[in-house]
Amino acid sequence: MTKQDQQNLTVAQRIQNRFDSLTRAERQLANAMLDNYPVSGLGSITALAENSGVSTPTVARMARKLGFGGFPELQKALRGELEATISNPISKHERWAENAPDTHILNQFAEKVIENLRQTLKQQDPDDFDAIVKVLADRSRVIHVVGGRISHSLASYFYTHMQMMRGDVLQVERNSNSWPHYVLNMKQGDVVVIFDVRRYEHDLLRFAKMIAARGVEIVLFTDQWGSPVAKFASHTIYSRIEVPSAWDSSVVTMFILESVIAAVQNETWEETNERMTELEELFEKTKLFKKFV
Amino acid sequence: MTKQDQQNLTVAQRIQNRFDSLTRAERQLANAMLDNYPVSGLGSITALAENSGVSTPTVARMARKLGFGGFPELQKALRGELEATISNPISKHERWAENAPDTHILNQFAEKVIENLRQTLKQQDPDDFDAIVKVLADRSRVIHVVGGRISHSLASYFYTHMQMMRGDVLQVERNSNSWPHYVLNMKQGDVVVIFDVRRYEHDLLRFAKMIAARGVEIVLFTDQWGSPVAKFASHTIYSRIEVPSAWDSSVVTMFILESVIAAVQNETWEETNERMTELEELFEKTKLFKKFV
DNA sequence: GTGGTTCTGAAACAATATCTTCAATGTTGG
DNA sequence: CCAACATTGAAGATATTGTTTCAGAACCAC
Repeated sequence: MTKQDQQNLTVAQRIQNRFDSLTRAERQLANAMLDNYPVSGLGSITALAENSGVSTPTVARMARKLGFGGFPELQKALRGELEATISNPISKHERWAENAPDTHILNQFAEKVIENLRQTLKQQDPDDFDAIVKVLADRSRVIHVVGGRISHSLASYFYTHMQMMRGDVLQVERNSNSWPHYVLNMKQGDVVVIFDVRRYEHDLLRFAKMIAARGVEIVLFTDQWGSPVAKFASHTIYSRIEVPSAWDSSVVTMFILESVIAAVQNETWEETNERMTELEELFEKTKLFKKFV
Repeated sequence: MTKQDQQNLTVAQRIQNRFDSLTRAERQLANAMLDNYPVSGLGSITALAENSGVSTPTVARMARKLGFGGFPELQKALRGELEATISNPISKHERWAENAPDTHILNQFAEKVIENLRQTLKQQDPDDFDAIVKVLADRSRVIHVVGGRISHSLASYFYTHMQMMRGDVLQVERNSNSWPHYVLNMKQGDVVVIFDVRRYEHDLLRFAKMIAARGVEIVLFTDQWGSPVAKFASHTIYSRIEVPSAWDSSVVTMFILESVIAAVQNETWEETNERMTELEELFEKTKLFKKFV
């Protein structure tokens, strides 16, 4: 891209183009600016810096880096953009990826996923949600997590997070041959979280039947058509999963999952907080992770 | 109209209400402001005065007359209005889970996730997206998938789907001790898909550096702050991941992931279709799955 | 580790923006 | 026409914003 071209870009575009070459503080600032664009950039440099959690020199430097003479010049550009936007009533049609045509898969996908989320939440009974959270937050119960062929990633995600919040969380192996062993360890009052979306797996059904007989509580995450496991489940969450693709989408299920995790975290904050602090220290010690943000 | 009511009006409304009581110079200023509202009022008082053909004291006086403490306060009000106008009506003031109160975590979470999706897509360059799809659809390249502590679930999800579409897809083990062995098998032109969100993992960075030297193409999925791996990546996708929780959200990353998968599927439909049919037959034979829908 | 490099924000400084004062000008009512 | 009052903007005073400098912190390559 030539210098000349650069002149005609919006501030947002310039930020995106150069995002890779921005430093840590600058990225923080860039994100804050894009977050509430363009209004966040219309106040004083001091206000912007404060809201972004960086110093004013950082703001001034980035303005230069983006090709402006200084912050006021950047602001002027923002106002110019705004003027153009506002006086142009065509900016009606909502497009998610603004630079891509409506037919681009990103936009089609976004459209459908949002609709899925909307439908799922409409159908979801919040009391049932809260009940699930309560069960999962109950430290007197052991939690077992199990998933199917596709959904094992979700199960594993859920397991990873639950484990950070509380003890007594176990992941059941994927290989169904070994399931009987796991069943042996489940006792009345335990919770088994099952993930099963279509093509529902026969083994999971048998497994559910087996453990239901032992008096465990089954929490089921399934799709809008409902896994047959629902028959044995105390609580079932149905997510919409259809998208323009040969496969189903796990985005909404992931959403519900994270909501549950966040809610459980709220319920059990003292213990969770403690565990996390401890965990941090352990990771720190093993130097597995590098502090970055 | 009481003083209290006056507080909630827009600047434009205040001007209109009091227009009669404005003096000649003030009316001139008022008209100029309404003319190009609200952009004209967002610059400096000097600029506004000049453009309106009045003096700066006139502007300052009118700001007071309209009930503001001074010109900066009026400006602040303008920015506030703008923010309310501009922010996407879809994500604002809509309750997602209709039966639950706004403050229910489901609604709060939905609000933030939608916003994250919107921001992510806005920042995403569709051409870059298409380029990634093209690379992943290229059957002459071997694909390796690797994830971090939290993101390995995503990596695994991605791997599972890619594997259904094409051969030569390999998942790199989580244990970083064994990575050198994997590196040995990577050759120029191969693609390595890396998942790394904050707390960025040091091992991954070293790994990326190592393989970049071998001439592989790195496709990176990271968060809005950007993993340091981006330095070595040919393509980077930045997702917004902040939610009201102690942990970050993977929903948007999952969304992008699925979009990529869907797009690759489009690109390679003949082969994918064939593989899937064959796969179905295999599963049928092992009776692992029960046909339901 | 270590030495060089880059990044960052506190503080000093410079440049503007905003407000206040006040004299000139206009306006009104007699 | 004139006095009393209202309006206006030039100019200076003040407050705030924006920029530069610089030393310490963080990072990186060895």
